Amino acid sequence: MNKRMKKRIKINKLISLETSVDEVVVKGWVRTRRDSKGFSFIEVNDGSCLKNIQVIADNSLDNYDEITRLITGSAVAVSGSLEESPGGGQKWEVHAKSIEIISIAPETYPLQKKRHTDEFLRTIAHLRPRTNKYGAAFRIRSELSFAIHKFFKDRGFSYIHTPILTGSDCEGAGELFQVTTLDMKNVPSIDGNIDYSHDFFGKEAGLTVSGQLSAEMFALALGDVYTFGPTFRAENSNTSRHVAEFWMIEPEMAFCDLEQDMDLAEEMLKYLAGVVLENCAEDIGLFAKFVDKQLMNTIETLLSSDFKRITYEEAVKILEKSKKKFEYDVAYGKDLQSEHERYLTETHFKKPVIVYNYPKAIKPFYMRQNDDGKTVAAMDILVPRIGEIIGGSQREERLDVLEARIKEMALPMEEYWWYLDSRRYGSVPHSGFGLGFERLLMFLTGINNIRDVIPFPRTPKNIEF
RNA sequence: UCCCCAGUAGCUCAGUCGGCAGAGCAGGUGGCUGUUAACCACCGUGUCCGUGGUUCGAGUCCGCGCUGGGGAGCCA
Repeated sequence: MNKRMKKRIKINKLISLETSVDEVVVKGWVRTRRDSKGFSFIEVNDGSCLKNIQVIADNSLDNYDEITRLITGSAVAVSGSLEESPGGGQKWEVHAKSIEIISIAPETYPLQKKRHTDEFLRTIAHLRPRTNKYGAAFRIRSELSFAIHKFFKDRGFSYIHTPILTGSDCEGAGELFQVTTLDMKNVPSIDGNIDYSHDFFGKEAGLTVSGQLSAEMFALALGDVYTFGPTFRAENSNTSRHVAEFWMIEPEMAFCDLEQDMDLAEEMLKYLAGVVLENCAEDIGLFAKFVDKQLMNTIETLLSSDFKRITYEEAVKILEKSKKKFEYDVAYGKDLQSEHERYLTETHFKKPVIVYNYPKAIKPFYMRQNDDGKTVAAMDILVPRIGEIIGGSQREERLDVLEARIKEMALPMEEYWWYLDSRRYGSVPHSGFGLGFERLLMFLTGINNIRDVIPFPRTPKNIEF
């Protein structure tokens, strides 16, 4: 019969206690150890918070020899009393009555107590959550995920699980990863083309690039819905803002126009920023201190200012009048470049900017055409440092206009039969947007590479871990 | 995919004009100390990314490739 494992108290609870405690059990990993005359200071972290607990190991402990061999990365279970610390730097410390060494990390443990570069840590992505910075980032990621669900729940939205496997390329938001069970060494063919009738689904299949079209069907049934799940893009993008697998939040609202869409997006960003400041103060503090000195300022600005809303046409005029030399020229009808977007939000307005009513030629088929005949009810939210963080639109609810648009863009009409059905039966004005979860995390932490806010990033030529 | 930059010890980096491969940190040993990026002394560490070339001689110069980073495009 196994002995019952001792129940531990997590360090975040422990350090917030008001009074000393005779008996506590702390389990975690050694961050560093400092020897003193007759005893040793051990810094233990268990991932529940940024702070370590300082453990005092007296040389009267029967395994003290072994304790002095504990190096960074080793795992321990400490039983002892919680006492006020006479030293500066921490309120509490644990005076160990016994220390069980669960495992000793050899000196090959790659993490040191000094600072490592993000590039190096990316090569040991399986160990990097054990560092202060990444531990903080992933605690914030978790908190933010929860807050997103709460935001929508509080507002009466239903959470929809849209499919990850998709049957056709009609989503049009990017290159699809193909999914197949065909034997790649012996692909069946017909008239020189691959015969997908032998494939698992009997036709070409891929991983979703967006849950939007599915979410629209549910918005037209349940009213206000959202999705929050993984999204896949097989683009050969090599930037600090793109990964092949990322998480996206896509609300979709019935009886909602573009203005209300923008209202919700703005409210949501402010809510999430508030949650992070409130619930992750200590972890955010690390980023404000070591990663981005402007972080608090940026978040405060987001919280306190009304987002500047301008039309695409106004944006182009501002950029033309700016006299700034851009690498790419600004012209009506051309999409805004990263440098243009950043100029608007970072230099001109110095706060989040919503650009809306884009020329229809540069936007997808499903966006609602405006009465001017040349623009669509689209909106992008631009924030400092990141650029585009949200893209959304009012959807085209008029069947004839939508069909004409599909024809105009030479898309396969028959693939959209079910999508068009929603406009055939009880169609109503509706709107939605997509928020890139990782980009939100970058914005709220100051982390400047998207590969560092997702546990195991997938990018071209990189699927390790 | 395009443009630019980089690759030297476990990590971070220096390496002059082409002439014997270096430091700090981490690790080990000893000392000191209610310490806290602890401190002091000593010790070990190399496919200089790979490959081909120029040269008496290449970490250093040239070509090609690989990997990483920054920027651009695609977008979230």
